[in-house]
Amino acid sequence: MDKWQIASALNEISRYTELSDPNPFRSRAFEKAARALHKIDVPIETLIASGELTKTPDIGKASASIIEELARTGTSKYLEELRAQFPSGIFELLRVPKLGLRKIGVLHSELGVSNLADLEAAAREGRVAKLKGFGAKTEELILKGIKFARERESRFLLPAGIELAESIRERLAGIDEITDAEISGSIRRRLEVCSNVNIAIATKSVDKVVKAIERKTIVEGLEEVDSITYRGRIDDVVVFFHFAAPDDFGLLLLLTTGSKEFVEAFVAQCKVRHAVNEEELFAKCKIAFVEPERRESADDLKLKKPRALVEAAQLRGTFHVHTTFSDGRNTVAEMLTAARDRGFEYLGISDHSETAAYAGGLTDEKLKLQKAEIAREAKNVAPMRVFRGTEADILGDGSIDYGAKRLAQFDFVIASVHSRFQMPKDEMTERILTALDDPHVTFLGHLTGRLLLSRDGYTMDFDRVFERAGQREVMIEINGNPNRLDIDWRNIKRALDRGVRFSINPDAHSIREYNALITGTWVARKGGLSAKEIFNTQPLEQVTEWFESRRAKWREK
DNA sequence: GCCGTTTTCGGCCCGACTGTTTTCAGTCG
Repeated sequence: MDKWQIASALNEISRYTELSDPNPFRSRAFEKAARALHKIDVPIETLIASGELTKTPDIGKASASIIEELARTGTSKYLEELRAQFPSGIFELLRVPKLGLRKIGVLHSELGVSNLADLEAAAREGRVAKLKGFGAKTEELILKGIKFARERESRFLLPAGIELAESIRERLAGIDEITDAEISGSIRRRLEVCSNVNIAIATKSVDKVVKAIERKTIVEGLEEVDSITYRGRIDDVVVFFHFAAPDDFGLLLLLTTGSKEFVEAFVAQCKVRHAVNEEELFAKCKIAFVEPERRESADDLKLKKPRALVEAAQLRGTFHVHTTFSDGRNTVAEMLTAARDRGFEYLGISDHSETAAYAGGLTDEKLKLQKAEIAREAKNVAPMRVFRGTEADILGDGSIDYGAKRLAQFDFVIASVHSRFQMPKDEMTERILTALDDPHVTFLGHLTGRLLLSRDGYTMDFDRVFERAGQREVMIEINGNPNRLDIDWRNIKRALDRGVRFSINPDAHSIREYNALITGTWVARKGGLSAKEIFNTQPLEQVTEWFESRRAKWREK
């Protein structure tokens, strides 16, 4: 096992411990040990061999022996015992809002609850309200939460959908009778949350292909919907296969890609049916090609010359990157090297600010260390330029964490809300407007704080916020984290019309999460943005100039 | 479970919110 796998095993132990141990610090200790592993930069075997594992901060005797066992045998007796003690689906209960591990532990030990169905039965029979620490309101909240979790059960985030659809397409590749197969539906439109998988297949023999899909058991329970559509399942996800003759594949792809509104407008406008691909179909219809991402409404159909949408390859750098100094999993050096290897001209590091203590927000002392480390490591990745910023909390009153004097040390500031999410709309609007008025602020981070499929964002008057961001020349981040995708693409045009510029940021907490730049770019494309409206498509020179002109502005004040 | 120039016990990062155990515990970020 490598250090990442060991760390994830320790995290699992931490979760089980939180379920079963009344002492909250024991579970946190395992979590800290896992995080400590992330930070070590010598090979784990070396550390074990030298017996210096326990010299690593936050790794004591107990964790060290578990780590050694995992590294040696790939398993841990203690973890296996814990796994045997609880039903496999216990952590699924976390999908119910307001249910944490502690409460789940009580529900399991007192009522034998091990899944959503058990919990629902117990709540309906009033058994939950009788438990110590629970009451009638909590029981009601749980029933509501179960409904919330169920509604989202068969829905999934875009990256998971793409992965599943690609794997199906790969397995179809071996079927001779298929001349072409493409992912269509909402996944092709890059919608942030999907509820099914659609594959368009060109073939002269539907029967033979269907038999082959059955034989290869690509999906479960394959059944006919109509003569050109079949449906099956992979786990909870419904998979549709759509068939057409190769000569009609263009139309099939268009029809099954959707959206409904776009398709209806298209077929009303164009009667052509035969086309081997979409390009040919659009050409025959004399309609300018509309990128799949832009097919949510009929508007783009009318454009004579659609805008060139931004592409991920046009990004020359990015901002909003965390390191192990706050809650990131990779060190400054690792984050910088990975960015350089992506061919970036510049990178902006932004760890959390002091108030975000839960995320390891940086105190003055840690800021000093971070500054020195960034300066040291930046030399190794030259000529890539490293900017040092912060993701500073927007406090309850709209002021920015650290305050003017300390904010002055940064090249840029991403201002984000991380607390008091349920503020009334008017108050939240004023809070964010106040934040935008602070001249140190360069970017507004994750606009609504939403977590797709698990938490709605906080509310605000978007138009007033966009108006102010435009006036103050504060850029709105397109947070590309697939769980966030925030700002919502549906609001991009409103912001753009008020003079807002955008930056596609990954909110990366690890090297891997630089991939969020791809999902972020899809959001920008769905919002209809081209490269010129995206700050980080600009060359280093212009980016540097912009930061300096901003600094000059607040120095005047 | 981890830690320690208060070193083998007692504290651990914290603030807001909510419901409930009416003085605090669980959850969230």
